[in-house]
Formats: sequence, structure tokens, C-alpha cells
Amino acid sequence: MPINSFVDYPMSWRPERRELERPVYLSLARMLERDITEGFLPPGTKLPPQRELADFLDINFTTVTRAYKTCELKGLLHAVTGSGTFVSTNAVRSVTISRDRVPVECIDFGLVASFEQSNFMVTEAVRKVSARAGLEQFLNYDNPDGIPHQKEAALRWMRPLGITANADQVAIVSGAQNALTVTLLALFEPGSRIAVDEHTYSNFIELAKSLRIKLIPVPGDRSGMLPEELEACCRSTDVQGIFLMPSCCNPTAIFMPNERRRELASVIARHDLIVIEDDIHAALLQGTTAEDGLPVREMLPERTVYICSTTKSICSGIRLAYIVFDDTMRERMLRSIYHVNVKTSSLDAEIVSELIVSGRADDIVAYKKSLAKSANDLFAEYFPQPDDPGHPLSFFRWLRLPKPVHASRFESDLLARGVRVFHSDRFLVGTGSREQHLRVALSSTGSLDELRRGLEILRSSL
Amino acid sequence: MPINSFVDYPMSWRPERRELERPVYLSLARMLERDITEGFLPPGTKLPPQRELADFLDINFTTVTRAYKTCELKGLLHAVTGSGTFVSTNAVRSVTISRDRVPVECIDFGLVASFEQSNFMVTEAVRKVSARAGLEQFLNYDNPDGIPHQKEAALRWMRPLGITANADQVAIVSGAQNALTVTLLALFEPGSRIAVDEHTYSNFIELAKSLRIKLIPVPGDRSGMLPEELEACCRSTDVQGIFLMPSCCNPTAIFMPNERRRELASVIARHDLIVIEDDIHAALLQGTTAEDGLPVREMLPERTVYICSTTKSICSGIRLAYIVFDDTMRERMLRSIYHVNVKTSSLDAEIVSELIVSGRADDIVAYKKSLAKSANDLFAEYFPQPDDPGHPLSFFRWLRLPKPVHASRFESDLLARGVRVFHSDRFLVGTGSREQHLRVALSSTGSLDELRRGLEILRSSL
DNA sequence: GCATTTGTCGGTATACATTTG
DNA sequence: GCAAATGTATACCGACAAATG
Repeated sequence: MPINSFVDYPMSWRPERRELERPVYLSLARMLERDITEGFLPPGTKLPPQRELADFLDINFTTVTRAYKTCELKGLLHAVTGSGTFVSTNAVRSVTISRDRVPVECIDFGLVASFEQSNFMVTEAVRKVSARAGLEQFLNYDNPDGIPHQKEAALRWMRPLGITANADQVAIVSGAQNALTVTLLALFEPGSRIAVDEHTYSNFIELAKSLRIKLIPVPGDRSGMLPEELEACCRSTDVQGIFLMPSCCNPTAIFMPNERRRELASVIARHDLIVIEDDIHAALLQGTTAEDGLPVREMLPERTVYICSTTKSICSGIRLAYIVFDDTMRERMLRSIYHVNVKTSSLDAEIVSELIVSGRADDIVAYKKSLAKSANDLFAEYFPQPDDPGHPLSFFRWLRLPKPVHASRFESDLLARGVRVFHSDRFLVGTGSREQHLRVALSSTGSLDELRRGLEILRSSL
Repeated sequence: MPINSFVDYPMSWRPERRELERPVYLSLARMLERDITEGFLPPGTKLPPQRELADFLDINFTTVTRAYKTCELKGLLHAVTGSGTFVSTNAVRSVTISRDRVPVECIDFGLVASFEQSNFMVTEAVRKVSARAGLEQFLNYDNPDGIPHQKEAALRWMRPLGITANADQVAIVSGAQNALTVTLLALFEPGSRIAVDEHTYSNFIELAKSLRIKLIPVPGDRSGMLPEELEACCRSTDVQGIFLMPSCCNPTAIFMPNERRRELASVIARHDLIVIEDDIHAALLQGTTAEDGLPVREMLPERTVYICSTTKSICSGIRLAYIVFDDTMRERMLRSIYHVNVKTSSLDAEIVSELIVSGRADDIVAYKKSLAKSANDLFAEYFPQPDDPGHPLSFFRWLRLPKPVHASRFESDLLARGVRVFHSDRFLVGTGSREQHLRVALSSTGSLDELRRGLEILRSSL
């Protein structure tokens, strides 16, 4: 029998005792999931403590633990020892970002594309490659991790970014997201924990969710994640890895100074973490800041998986990324590549290699940089943010909202006015931070004029 | 204190009591994993019953359960209620099959390639596509699940195979293995169970292992999986899905008659399973048996994910597969595609579409069929198996071994003689069956002559 | 800075289902 | 067909750790 009467106590969730069936923990989890998805328990709601709910339902409190845990692994909840259990911000909807089913007529500040205006140069490379003799070497099962000369091109591409590696430490996969999937499957297991920025790449959040890998948000400042916070986080729980985008964090655009990278590296080494370093924007930012970013991979080569996608810097439709890893990870990484992809199209890899070797890729990067410059300048006209810590050439900006808004309603209101943009909640790991932002992609509009029209609408909406 | 003295009893595994640390179940699992990988516990060994080992170690028997379960999810063990717990056949080594690091000089009967001799026709299509105007539509982020006209080509390709679907029920991904990854991630969770043939596609086994999805072997006869066995299996445990390759099961080459498909479908519907139907060989087998296979997807459209890869039938290097699913799965499948791939190269999709629409794909299939016919005829000369239940045009044969051999030693002996071939144990789910086989791929040798030389070596080795 | 609140983890108890002989 | 052997599932207990005030 319950000891207390709960009639007078307010309890944020009061499931029907009679609805409980055996197994209790499963039916409880089902009820909870239902009440969250149906909106009875809005995001941020603090659920009753395990012991209190258990008492109310007259069951053991660890049975509630189990029900909560089931929902937590689905990403519906977020629990903190000492504070309580809360409904996740992104519990109800998926935050997956894609260009699937966007209204045709909208101005897209949502998905971060890559200034597709430069694709005519890629077309040339496609024609050049396909005119060659010996095309058939690209049409078979051989070289699942890349043809040797393609890996050479990869190394050549990454050398200016500060990567020193040999051909056995590189593999070719199908874009950064694919690289993340491969890496998570190769080196982590369900239940593993990975430290991330409080706001991080939303598709990584979703991927981790589906692999049942737990992301632990670590606070940061204007230079990125805070080493002492990472230290605290590693002390408190068993963390196996860390995900970083030091050159330009998506969504905050923060460029992490080398000093900060070194401090983090020392914490990482001390706690034996595996680093996933996503350097997707590196090539686009080289030579534009006071110092060029030194990859964390070079500080910790034996524990880092470095991902260098060419989809942002060269061409988004030719799905390609290079992964650099240590010899000790090679076996696991190659096997994982095989399980997820078998191989990446050698034809696609060849097109990118051709662009790199011919030097045309550098032209593309230079062109995209100039487009990024113009777009950022225009953005600054509309939204001057003098203290913006983001990288000046970023393909997206992190715009602080003057007053709190309802995230998904705000997004859909703007969409109704013809602009797609994403609220910071989409990128949030766990429960809320005080400040709200918008991520405004500048690289998906076809022209400066379209960008201007979009910014106009955006400004008038704030 | 243990009640019995175990000094006289033979117990297959006697871990050191003193080595146990807390948490007990984890250190026990580690010791078990170590003793398996180091070969002290060879495949097939029956481990001590949970209660007996617990008594020996003076711990609760469910703690042993947990240690065993940990290893089981890693694919090291295989437990059957009533019978006991056994070390898996493929516990130690990975059975992943790839063309990575095969000795250059060997005759490959291992990996099932796809008679790459027809690739000159694909080269033509590459050139044709790249010469077209408007190539840039293939170089951006749009249409992550396929451009509409490419999906039309997909439907056109699958219509002769018996598939009726609409464009919203199709998506384009990067080959069958990639389709399997996407599907498992979209529709299953760690701990889910999927029924499979006792011998099944080894890369599917490895993928399931890495996703912690449990495969339940279901016995079959010469027509494939037995409905009554599936029924029994579903009754006994909570099974969520079933994986089938009805047109030509890899590795057994069994073609499942429509009658059997219908019987299985009724069991599947009764137990509410999700079907993953891998029809990778369908196009290559049409019109060669008394009746054409009717896809299970057509019998159970609302619960089937149908995978039709073009890597075997058209070209292996252009990584492409079509997935057909029900409207109710659409959201989850698209999201999963986005998480794993973002998108599949539209250029690659276009090349295959071009081959399909121009009719050239049919020529390729016809050519591959003729090559398969010759190869199978040659194989029959060397290894007449009058009662072979396999499909006559299969790209690989399931060769019964006259006497038992040591699986991995046999493989490496043959490799030393210049032939790579795989023993049936690689394809085995759980623990052993009585009969041993070899899977002999006929589609990876460059010529009939090379095939003949390989078969010669193989015959002399048996 | 310590007590309280709250979540986490590992081990245990019990009921049950299946296989085997 | 029944009893014994054996694995599975779920609830519960207690020690512990982190956050809060």
C-alpha cells in the first residue's frame, strides 16, 4: 500500500494505477511514451522522482528506474542524478535535417548546402574522368577503402589542413554523416557515452539516439568546450568518447583556438577518450584566421578518428569523405565500412581525386570562400553582432534571439512566410539552456538577392 | 560457500575464483571473452550451466546469466533453454567477406562478384550520362531518396520481378548491404530478434552482431525455411523480424517455391513479423525456373521491406539498391537513410537509370546469365551433384564436403594452394549443423579458364 | 559543509518456459 | 507424459554517487 495520499500533492505525472499490466516496467514505459507524444507532458516537464512515483503506484522504485530508462534510451527523457528526470526538448519530433519535402517556394536557411553555384567545375571533372580509358577499374568490387592513387589524393588534400598520415591510415567513405555512422559502429556500443557540445550537429544527435549511444552535453564558452567541464564530466561518469568540430562547430560556428584544443587534448588523453573530429569546414577556413586550426588528430593521433568530408568544400552531391585513423583502429574501421557500405563508388572518388590533383578543387574552394564572404557581409548588414564568436567565413550563423520564442511554432510561422530556418532547440543535447538562437544557413540560397529577401523576412519577424 | 566440491566433476570452464572483481558479472564476462578468443574454449564447447557455475563461484546464478548474456550479445555464445550455453562457431574470427587484402595471385571463389566482364556496357552509360546537359542536377543535396525519374526507372526495373509499388514507397540507397544497415537501424533496436536461415549471409550476421540484434536460426529443408519451425520459434521467443532471400539464398543457393513462400507468409502475418526480403538475384533468375518467384513483399506488402540491389545484376562498382516499403514505414526509413548516408550519389543512380531505360541493363543481365550458365555447367563437370537443390543459374554453389574438415584450417590450406573459398561455418548462425559445405563463388573469376584451374585445384584438395 | 533528494548500478529472489531423457 | 535440467524475464533490495540547498 502506498504510504502517503497523493491527492493534495501536485505530481506532474499521475499514471492510472489500473492501467498497469505485467510486465509493469514495460506498460509504465508505454504509458509514459504515449503521454509524451500526445503532448500531455510537454518538453521540459520534470517527472516525479522514481521513489515518489513508485510509492504512488505501490511498486519498487527500481521498476520505475527501468521504465524511465527505456524512455531515456529512446531519447524521450533526460535524467540527472540529484536533480530529477525531465522530458527532452526534442522528445516529440525528430530533429533530422534534410532537404526532403521542403516547400519548393521557400528560401532555405535550414539545411546547410554548399553554394552549389560552383558545380559547373565539377561537371567538367565528371566529363574528364568519364572520357578516360580504363574506366572499368572503377566499376568492380576491388579496393573497398579506396584505390591507392585516390588515397594519395586524399592525403594531398588533407596535408594543408595539417594532417600527416600514410595510406593505410586513410579510407574513403560516402560523406561525413556516413563516416560518423561507420565510426560509431566500429568503436562504440549501445550504452556508450560520448561527450559533446551543449549544442551540436542535430543529425549526429539523431544517429546516436538510433544507436543507443548516450550523448553527454559539456558546457563551453566562446572558444568552445571547456576543459574543466570535460574533466568534471569524465570524473563523474564513464565516458568513452568525445565528438568535436573544432574548425567550425555546427551550429554555433565557433572556431576553437589551438590553445583550447591543447587543453582539451590533455584532458582527453588523461581519461583515455576516443576523439571523433569532424573537420568538414577545414578547407574552407584555412588562411582566414590569425592562426590556422591544428587538428586534434595531430595532437592525439593514436586516439582520434579524423573525418574530412568534401561535400561542403568541393561538391555536395558527390558523396565523399576521408577518414583518418590510427593503425590500432584500422581493422575495426575497415570492417565497419564493409558492413555499412561494402564500398564507396570509385567513380565518385575518382571525380573528386581528379578535382584535387588538377588543382580545380582549390579553385572551387576559393570561389566558395568568396561567396561565403559576400553572404556573411550581407548577413552582418541585417544582423550586426559585433561580439559574435563564430568564424567569419562560416556557411551559417548563430543568431541570438532577443526574446524567448516557442521553438517549433516559431519555425513553422517563418516557414509560412517563406523562410525555413532552425531554432537552437534542434541542436540541443538534453534539456535547455537559457539563451535561444537561430541557425541561419547562408549557403543554400541560389543568389545574394534571394539571401537578401530571406534576411528581410527574417528581420521583420523578430 | 559452495555446497559441492567440483574437483572430481569435469566442468568445461573453471574460471579462477580469485580473479573475480566487482562488478562480478563484468569481470566474469571479460574472463570468458578472453578464454574464448585465446582458444581455451573452442567453438562448440558447452559451458557449465548457469547454476552450476554460480555454485562453483559462490555467486547468484543470475549474475552468471548476465555475464553469459553480455558475451552472447557480442556473438560469442549461443544459449538454448533446456540444452545449455555453447561457444559460437564464429566466436573468434570475424566472418566478414570483402575483397580487401586478398592475395593478388589467388583464384577467388570467395567473394561473390558479378561477372565483371560486362562492365564495358556500363562504361558506355557513364559516358552517355556525363555528356548530357544539366548534369548539375545530380550534384546537389536535393532528392535524398532519389530523383523522381530515377525512382520511375527503379519501379520499371522491379515490375518484371513482380513488384507493384508507387514512387513514395521506393528509395534509392547504396547497395544491398547499405540497405540492410538502413533497414535494421530504422525498424529494429538492440536486443531485437530476427529469424534467419541456419546458414545465412555472413555480412548480415556481422552487421546484426555490431547492432546487437540477435539472430535466431530456423531450420529448413531443400525448399528453404520450414514454416512449422518458424512457428515454433515465434511461439517460444519474442521475435520481431525475419530475413529472407527467397530467390536465391546466400549461401545455399536455394530457390524458395511460391508454395513455401505462402506458407511462411501466413506464419509471419500471424506473428506480426517485419520481413526483410533481399532479392538481390531476382533479375538474374527470372524465367529460368518452372515458376518465377513471387516476392513475399507482394503477399505481405504492409510488413515487408524489399531490397533490390543492382550490384549483382548490373554493376558491382556502381553501388546502388532500391528499397521498397510500406507507407507506414516511410518516415522511419527515410530518416534512417538520412542518418546513414544523407543521400546516395545521384550520378550513380542516373547511370543505372540510364542503363535500365535504354534497355542496356537487360542486355547486361542476359550476358551475365549466359556467363552464369557456362560457369555452372563447368562446375557440374567437376562436381556433379544431381540432387543439388540450388538454383541452376546461381552465381555460387553450395558444395557438400564428403568428410568433416577443420573450417579455418581448410580455408587457409586452400588459399596456400591459390584458391580462396569459404567454409559453411562462416555462414552459420549459432552452433553447428552436422553437414559441412563450401560456398564456391563462380562469378569472380575473369575467365572460364581461370575457373577451370580453380575447380581443378579444389577437386584435388577434397 | 553536511544532510537531503534523486538517479545509477549490481546483485538477488522468484516465477516461468523449454528441452531432454 | 512427467520430472529434471537449464535458460529467461522481471521484480526487488541495498550500496553508492551526484546535485541541491
